[in-house]
Amino acid sequence: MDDSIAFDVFDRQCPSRGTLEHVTGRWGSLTLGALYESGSRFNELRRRVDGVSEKMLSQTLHALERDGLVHRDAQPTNPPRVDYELTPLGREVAERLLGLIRLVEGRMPEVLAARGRYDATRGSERAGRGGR
Amino acid sequence: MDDSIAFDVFDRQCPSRGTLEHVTGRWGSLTLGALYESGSRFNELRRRVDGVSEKMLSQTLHALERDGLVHRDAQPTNPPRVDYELTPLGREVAERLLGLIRLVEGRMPEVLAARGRYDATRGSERAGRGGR
DNA sequence: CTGTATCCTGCCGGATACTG
DNA sequence: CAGTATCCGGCAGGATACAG
Repeated sequence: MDDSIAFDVFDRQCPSRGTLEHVTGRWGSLTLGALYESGSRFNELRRRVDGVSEKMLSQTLHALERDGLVHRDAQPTNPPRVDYELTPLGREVAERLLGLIRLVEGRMPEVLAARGRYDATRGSERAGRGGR
Repeated sequence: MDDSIAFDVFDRQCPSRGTLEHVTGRWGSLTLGALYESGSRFNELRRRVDGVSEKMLSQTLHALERDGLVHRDAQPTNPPRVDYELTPLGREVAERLLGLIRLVEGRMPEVLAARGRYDATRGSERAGRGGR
C-alpha cells in the first residue's frame, strides 16, 4: 500500500512546516546547536546562546520539547535544578544543523566578499536588511 | 599564523549570525530548497514555495543574492525573463538544508507522537505556538 | 512577466516584575 | 536557580496598487 506523499514542507498546510520553523528558527537552531555540545541548565544555555531573553529561551525549549527534540529533566530539589538534553531525534537534527552552521561560519569570508560586491554595485541601496 | 576564532554564530555580534538567519529563516530555507531542485523564475518559485508573498520572496531573494548564495540572471527581453539559480556556495548550503528538511519530513510521525504525549500531559496548555 | 512602493496589522520578542 | 505573567513597541510580512 501507499502511505506516501507523506509530509511536504513546501505545502503550507503541512505540519512539518511548523516543525522546520521551530528547528531553523532564530533561537531554535542556536539552542539545538548549544545543546548538542553539552546538556545544559537553563541559565547556562542562556549564556551560551548570546542575546536570547528568558522568555524566548523558555518558549523555544518548550516548543522543542513538545516536538520531541529536547528532553527536560527537572529535579525537585531546592534550589531547583533542571537539565535539558537532546533526545536521539534531537541529536540527529542538531547534527545537520551544526553541519550547516559550521559551513556558514567557514564560508563567511566569501559571503562578506559577495556583500561587498553587491553593495558596491547597488550604490549602497539596501536589499533585505543588512545583517543585523 | 592564526586567523582563528574567526566567526562564531553564538556571538550575537558576529555577522555569521545574520547570514544563518537568512539561510534558515522562514522563507530563506524554503527558497534555497526550491532552487536546489531546479533553477526557477520568479513566479515559478512563488508557486513552489507555497504561501510566500511577492514582497517576501523578493526580499528573500535579494538577501540571498547579496550573501552570494543565489545568482540572478536577468534577460532584458520583453516580456522580461529572470532566472534564479544557486551559486556553488548556495548549492552547498542548500544540500545541508535539504538534508535537514528530509530528515524532519521523514520523522514527522515521531514528532506528532511526541506532541500528542506532551499535550496529553499538559492538559492542552499551549507551549510555544502550536504548529502554524 | 518581474518586480517596487505604500499602507497597515499582528505578533515577535525585549524589559520588567513577580513566584516557587 | 528556574521559570511565568504582563505590558507594549517595532517590524515582519500580507494586501493592494502601480511600474517597466
